[in-house]
Amino acid sequence: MMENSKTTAGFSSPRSDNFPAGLRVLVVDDDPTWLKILEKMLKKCSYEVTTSGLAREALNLLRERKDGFDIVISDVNMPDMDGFKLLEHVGLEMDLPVIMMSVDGETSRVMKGVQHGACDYLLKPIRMKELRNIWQHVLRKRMHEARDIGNHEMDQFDEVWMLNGTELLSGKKRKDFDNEKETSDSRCVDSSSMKKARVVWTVDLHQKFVKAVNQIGFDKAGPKKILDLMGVPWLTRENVASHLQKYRLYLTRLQKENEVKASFCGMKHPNVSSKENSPQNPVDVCTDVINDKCSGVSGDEAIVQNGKANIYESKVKGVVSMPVTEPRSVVGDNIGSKTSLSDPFGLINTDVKSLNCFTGEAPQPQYKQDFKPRFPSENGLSNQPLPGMDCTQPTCSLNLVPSHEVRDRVSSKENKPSFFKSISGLGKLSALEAIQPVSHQINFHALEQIPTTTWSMTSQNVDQNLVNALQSTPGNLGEDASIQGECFPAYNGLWNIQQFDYNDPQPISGGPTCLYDTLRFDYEYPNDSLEGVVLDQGLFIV
DNA sequence: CGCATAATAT
DNA sequence: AATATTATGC
Repeated sequence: MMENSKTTAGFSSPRSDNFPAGLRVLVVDDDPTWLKILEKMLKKCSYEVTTSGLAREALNLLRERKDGFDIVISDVNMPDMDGFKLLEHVGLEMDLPVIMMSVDGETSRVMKGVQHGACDYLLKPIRMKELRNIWQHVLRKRMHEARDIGNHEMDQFDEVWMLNGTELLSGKKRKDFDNEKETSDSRCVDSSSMKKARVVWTVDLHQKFVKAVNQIGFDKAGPKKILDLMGVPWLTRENVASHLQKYRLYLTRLQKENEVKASFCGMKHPNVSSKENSPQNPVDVCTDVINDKCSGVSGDEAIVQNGKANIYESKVKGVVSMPVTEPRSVVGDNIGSKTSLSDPFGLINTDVKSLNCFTGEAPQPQYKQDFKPRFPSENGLSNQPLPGMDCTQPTCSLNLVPSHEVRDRVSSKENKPSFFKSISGLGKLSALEAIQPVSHQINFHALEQIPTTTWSMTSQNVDQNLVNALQSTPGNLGEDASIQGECFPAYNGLWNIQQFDYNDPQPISGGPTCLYDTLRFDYEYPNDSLEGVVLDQGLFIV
């Protein structure tokens, strides 16, 4: 296994850039035709190919060049030595990943192969598709070895692991590889066993992407340049292109929404951006808008204009980002289960991390629910839909006004070291079915470290839970104070609530950095206009 | 490169 | 079954 890590370096070393390229494959098949074909195909994948028509010969090769191959592909039916035998030897002696192939997919046979440790079973005719991904077996295998040794180098593989989410990641399947014996399922039967390796755009990955884009400049950024800048070896230009497409779309939508929203925020020129003539960078626009987020702030100009200027001039810190895929399922259901003082902002916790990318996001259009969130009340849910929430629109946004008492209470509070409190809640609302279980998470961000609460529930008690959470929050403003902020359905039917203390507009400054670099925004509320803002904005509907 | 749309995933 | 995310072909 020591050797193996070296091997890894072997094929990826010069420029780890083109990782799978140079993968050293040994192909064993007694049929010379197939041998040729496979060789050709594999080479097309820019693998380094060695062929052998005899199992014994292959085995010798393997023994001689102990560290000379990364993976073996072998036919099952061979005159001199059964493919399974070969498989066995390899497994015993060098522990390389072996892919079996044959013309028939007879289950028992496939099973046998797999039971004997084959990492895959391909049916002839074999197509490029299937070969292109074989490198994953190599990585996978090494990953496990690395992990077993506690090897931290393994980190470098993490991202690769994210490939092909389902197939590679699902716990069950993964287990199959841990004990390569026990497997038997259909995954391997299907000739194209390793389905397409779909790239999963994790938060990290996306951040790299965004960084690259920004570095290049939004309008100058094309897939190739981005790819280069990102420096992620296994990513292809197409991957980036696709993501870029989505990204642009996203920004565009966002931009549109914000224009609309802006017009509701007392923005003066609802139509400003429609008469665009100057080329506009959606990032800028959105960032502006978002940062101002209907805070009603002076920044009218800042909001809707074409000025890239203002974005850079304003102290705006927000960066628009796009929702990316959650690595895994969401949130557990024990209150406080995700709480961590050492990680109050959920930077570490995967779940939270993935949620974070939503937090910053604006609503998504696909939304078409007739779902009506309920307004929380003392005794639970009221029957009133959340005021201001118009869910018939693709996007909706809601601003709730705190009760007068609360407002007064708050504003009279002298203990100014008033904190900035931002609460963002995310819940998955299967909108058509308000009864479905949803997960809901609330993150509390404050100057003081306030933990994160997570639970899962049905949409029926979402609001009650929210209320509870708020009430039990250190520094909460009281029962009915929970409601200042915005609530809108966000990407993926998630919804999102943001609350802040209007006492202190000045959010986290340098402090324990609240959220996630690229995903977060800082809201700025001019102190004096606050009251007005709160009042004016209350209950606006988008 | 970028769009439209096919293929997959959840 | 419907929707979201990626891959692909032009």
